[in-house]
Formats: sequence, structure tokens, C-alpha cells
Amino acid sequence: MNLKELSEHLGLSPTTVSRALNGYPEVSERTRQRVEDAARRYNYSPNTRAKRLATGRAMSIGHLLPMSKEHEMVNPVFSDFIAGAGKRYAEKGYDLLLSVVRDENEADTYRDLATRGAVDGVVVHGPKVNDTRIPLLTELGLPFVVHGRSSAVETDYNWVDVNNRRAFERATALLLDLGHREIALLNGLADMDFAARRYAGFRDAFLSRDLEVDDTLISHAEMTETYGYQRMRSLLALKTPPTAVIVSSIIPALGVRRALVEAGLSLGSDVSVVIHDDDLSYFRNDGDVPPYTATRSSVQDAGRRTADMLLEAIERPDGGSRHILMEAELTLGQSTAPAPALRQFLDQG
Amino acid sequence: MNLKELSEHLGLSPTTVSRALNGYPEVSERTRQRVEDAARRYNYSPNTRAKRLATGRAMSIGHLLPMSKEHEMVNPVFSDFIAGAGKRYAEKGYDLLLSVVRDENEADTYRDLATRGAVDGVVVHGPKVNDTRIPLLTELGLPFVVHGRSSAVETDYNWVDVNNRRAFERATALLLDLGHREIALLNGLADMDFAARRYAGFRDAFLSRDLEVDDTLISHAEMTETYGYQRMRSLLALKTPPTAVIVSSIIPALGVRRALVEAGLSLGSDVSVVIHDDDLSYFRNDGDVPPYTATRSSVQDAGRRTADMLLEAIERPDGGSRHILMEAELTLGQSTAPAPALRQFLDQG
DNA sequence: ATGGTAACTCAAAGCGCTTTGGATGGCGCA
DNA sequence: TGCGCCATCCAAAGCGCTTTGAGTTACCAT
Repeated sequence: MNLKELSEHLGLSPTTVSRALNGYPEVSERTRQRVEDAARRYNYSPNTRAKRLATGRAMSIGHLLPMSKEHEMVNPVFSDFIAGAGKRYAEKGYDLLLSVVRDENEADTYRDLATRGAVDGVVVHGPKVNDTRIPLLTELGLPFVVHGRSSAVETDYNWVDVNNRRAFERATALLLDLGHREIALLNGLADMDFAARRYAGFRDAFLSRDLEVDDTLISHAEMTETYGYQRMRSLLALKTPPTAVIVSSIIPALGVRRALVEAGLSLGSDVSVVIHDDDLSYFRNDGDVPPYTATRSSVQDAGRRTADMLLEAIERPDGGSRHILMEAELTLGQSTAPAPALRQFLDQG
Repeated sequence: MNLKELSEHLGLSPTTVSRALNGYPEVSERTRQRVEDAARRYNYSPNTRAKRLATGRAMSIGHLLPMSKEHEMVNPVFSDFIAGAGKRYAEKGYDLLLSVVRDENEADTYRDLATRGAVDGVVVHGPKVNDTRIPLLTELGLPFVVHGRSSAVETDYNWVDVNNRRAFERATALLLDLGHREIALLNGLADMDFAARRYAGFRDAFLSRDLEVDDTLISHAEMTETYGYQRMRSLLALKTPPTAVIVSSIIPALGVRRALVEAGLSLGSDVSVVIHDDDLSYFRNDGDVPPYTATRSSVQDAGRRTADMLLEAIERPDGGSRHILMEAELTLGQSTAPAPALRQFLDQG
């Protein structure tokens, strides 16, 4: 059933039927009702392809899912983010176009999406410290929102980010307050913007207390379980192993726990662990007392907000740049305890 | 730059340019070269919307990401599957349309995609034992491939599945061979088809040795870390706790490990654990000796095959139903050991 | 010179919708 | 009665492509 056939059934012109269905005022309420009833009865809905050609809008948002070549890995955060954003798109009648793409082809894919007119806007995931996608998209004139920021990019652009610096400064400060001095940081890949900001927060916490940062305790890698495991093992093999560890995601933190257990150590009492928790749906870090002390920020929520921002930017392009900085909450769990030195002092108390 | 403009630049008609670009034989090789060069130079690529309207094909594949209402949870397997499938779509020039949808709206969304002509085919994720989407899609005439199967559906349809029954029968047999008799099964939700098949395999291993299955050791739930943790805790609280556990996914298995460690027990020597491992990219269960003994089958690979099958079904609709049954490999890791009774016997050697 | 064929190229219709720019009819009002 | 003004509705153009059906050359054989 297409528009023409429907209009013939109704004895109306396609024009009127189209207008009735799209809520234009030039059609009487009676006719509109009649049209809507018929549309429902004949199970009519306008052909997407034709509609989009006619209106010149793609009614689609693009997300690129970059696959790192080495690990064929997709960011575990991605699906929850998409879930949050996708709900919004559906509500507003937009489709979500997902492109799986090798890291190195990403720029071409953006170009292609733009010249093909396949999407009205895109979301940029996982920005680097100096991300070339931002100038590219600006040049292409394709509306976009970055999930995160890119510190080295000078121009203004839309973004939704977590205050990673502050979150990690607070986490580090907590550990310092608990008497820890040898604190390891298991960070994400060094060229990722979030990793740089987290490192900055970590460092600032030390510096603001006139303490020195031990860079040998800092590592950068893709956030797999194996990374956490192997890194924790080598940390434990040091002459003076750290008494506390900050981990950039719950996934390597699981590897950290595995290494600790294997070494006969226990989380919290032997080694304190603070994680950043994206509140992934299948890894809720909750319970009476959550297993991990964590800086927490829902990535599903970030997805929702990013989607809202992008749709708004598309519908009102003249609105200037938009920004949302979300604060992570620091929640105490079972994985942190005073450092040995402090505990001794307290016991003497 | 559109086709008309490009053809004017070249002094050719739109027809010829279109034919040259689409590889039709009616155009001379010299002209084709000239056209292709110009297209590249002017960065032209045909408008997707117009092309799709003209050809009557959506050149898109739909995936519905169903969100369970209770947990707002997305299946962690989803993103790896999509990554595998999406690569294939990109290679063949298809777009991937992702719809995030509440469980209860799924049927409507399929209807909508079909009548709008938004996709050429869809992939059905997470089939239930008796899945209503299969008759629905058949009725709608929308090509589809099911990732998994639906035991109670009588009609034939395309599917790509893992031999869950056999995998779990083998896993159970291994544990029985190791002398375990009290074996718990942490399965997925009971109405999921894969869960039913896994249970069947589990049971068959017992029955074929004339052993009885203890149904109180079997549980069904969404596969979160918390589920594994809580369930393992209550299993340990039984008068005779199981000496071995089979877990349907690596994620609840992490919770199982947490509960064991908390109880002062160790994986393998105290309680044996076998998992099903989807080979998720950020949870590679590998290393010299993988942490878990597992039935392993790559979900990224399943995604690739599903995509290939669907594209083929779309391009050759008369090819009959297609099926792929993948076998999981059973790989030994550190998490299994002889049951206490057997160990005693062996020690007496 | 004529006819036939192969090799190119093109004009125009059509995909299914939206939207512009009228046309029509009914009504109130002077 | 006639005018103007809404309220309704419609015909036709247009979105940017593909594809049908035909036309134009160039070339060879007769």
C-alpha cells in the first residue's frame, strides 16, 4: 500500500492525504480522522526511502564502531552507550546507522557518510588527545557530538564528557588519605583523551600534597581483563609493590582481582583498589556494600544526553556549541582500606 | 555535487554517467575511465536516498537490540556479534540499522521496518524456545536469519547456531569423569532457547550414565556478574554444596569466582568450574593455561556467518532455508580438577 | 551505394513521497 | 448581489537517482 493507492481508496488526492498524515493545518479535522483511520486499517506507513528523498533529510544518526586492529576489540562501553542513545533516536523517529570500521578507515567512512547524505549527524566515540576527526567533521559540515573531549583541539565543538580529571583526583586523594603512598594507575591507552585527563587528576592529587608521582607505577593499555591480570602480577613482583591501585575500568579490575587472589592477597585489606565504573548493565557494581570503591558515571545516561544534544544541534544548527560535563560520584565499597602504615598507627591509637 | 552536475561537467548525459559508475557494459572503457576520474576528483558519490528509491532496495540490514525491562540490560554478546556482522555489511555496501527497543515493542518495530521499507532483511537475536518473531517475519515476508534457534517453531527458517546441547553434554561429561556428582548449572533465562538446549545437554550427560539430575542445583537468570555471585553464595550454603559448577557465560562466572574467593575456596582445587565462553574481545579466556575450562565458540565469527547468510538469502531468495551449526571446542583451563572423592582414590593409587 | 551490426550515447519515465502554487466552494458582510 | 476571505482540496513539479527504449555513429560486408 502506497500513498497513491491509499488516496484512491479515500477518494482524495495524495496531497491531502500526505498533509493529513503529517499534521498540516490545511485539512479539516474530519478528513484527517478519516485518513488516519484508513492508514491504520490498510497498515500504511510512508516509504522511508521516498520520504527521505523528498524531504532531503536522512532521519538517521551515524555511529562508527571502530575496531582496534590488534585485538579485534570493541569497546565494552559501546553497547550500553548505544542503548542509551538509541532509545532517544527511536522516540524522535530517527534511525541509528552503525558502521563497523577499522581504525584506519574511519576518516573515509565519515567522508562517505557525508557525501552520500546517509546521515544527518554523527557521534564521535573515544576521542584521542588530538583527534583529527573533529576538524574533519567540521570541514564536512556534518553535525556531530563528541562523547568525551579532545584536549589539543582548539576549535569549539559539541561534547558530553565526564569530569575525568576531578574523578581521578578525588579517587587518588582518598587513597592518600588512607595512608597509601605507593599507588599504581592502570590507565587506558595513552593517546586517549580520557586517559590523559585521568592521569592529570591522579598527578594533581599528589602534587597538591607536595608528594611525588612514581611514573613506574603507571601503565597504559587497552582495557581488557588480561591487561589487569598481567599488569598486577608484574606490580606484585616489584621490590616494593604498591599498596593501592586505581583502575580505569571494571574489566581490567577483574584481572587485578584475579592476580591478587592468585598471589594469596585479598582485595581491600591487602591491596586497596579503586576503579572507574561505567555502570555497565551486566556489571552493576552494587549491593549492600559494592565490591569496589569506584568513581561512577553511567554511560547509558551519557548516551541519552549525547543523543539529545545531537538531535538538538541538527534541528537548531544556529544554537552555538553545546557542552555537558557530568560529575562522577565516588562511592565507597569493599575494596579500599587504610594502608599498612596507617593501620598500625590507628591500632596503636 | 550530484549526478546531473557531474554529467554536465563531463559533457555526458546522466544516463551514461550512471552506467559508467555502475559497471554496465554499454559504455566504452575510455568513457568509464573519464567518468571515474571525474567522480573521484569532484568527490562525488551517489545520494543514498535517491539511489535506494530508484532501485527499490534499502541496502540496509536491521538489528533489534532488545532491552530487558527489569535490568535495562543489553546482552554483552551483542556488541561482538555486531562487530563481526557489521564488517561484512560494510564490505558488501550495506548499512546496519540498529533499533533499540523495549522487549514488548519488538513486534511493532519489525512491522514498522517492513512497511516502511527501511531494511532488506533482519537478524533475530536471542530466540526464545517458542519465538513469535519467526512466524511474524515469515508472514511479513521480510528475509531474516536467527542467531540461535527456536525449538518449538515448526516451520523452516534460516539460522546460525552453536551446538549448545552437545557442548554442555561434553562439559558435564568431563566433570562426571572427574568424579563430580553434585554439579550445579547456572543457566540463562529459562525461556531462552539456548538455555533449554544447554539444560538438555547437561541432563543427557547424567542420564546416559544412569545418574540422576538434581534439579535444585539448577538455576535460570539473566547472566550478570551479580547473579553468579549470589547464586554461588546460596549454593555454598547448602548442606552438601556442589563440587562443580557449569556457568553459561563468563560474566556470571566472574561472580562465581568472587563468591568462592570470599568463602576462602579456590577455583579448581576446591570447586571446579566450567564455563561457556563466547570469546568476547575484552575477556579473552586464554594465556598459557586459560583461567577457565570452557566450551568456546566465537560470537564474532557467528556474526560474520549470520551476515553472510542473510545477504545471500536476500540476493537469492529462492535458495531454500539455510542452516549453520557451529561446534564449540572444549578447552581445558585451570578451573577444573578431580572431585575430592576421586582425588582421594587417586592418591591411594 | 546499401544494408546490417556493433558500439555508444541519450531523452524521458519512474521510484513514492513532499510541497508549491493554485482552484474551488461556501460563508459572512456590506 | 457581489466581494473578499477562509477553509479545503488538488495538479504538478521536484527530490536524485536508475532504467527503458531509442537514436546516432562508425564500420564492415555485399
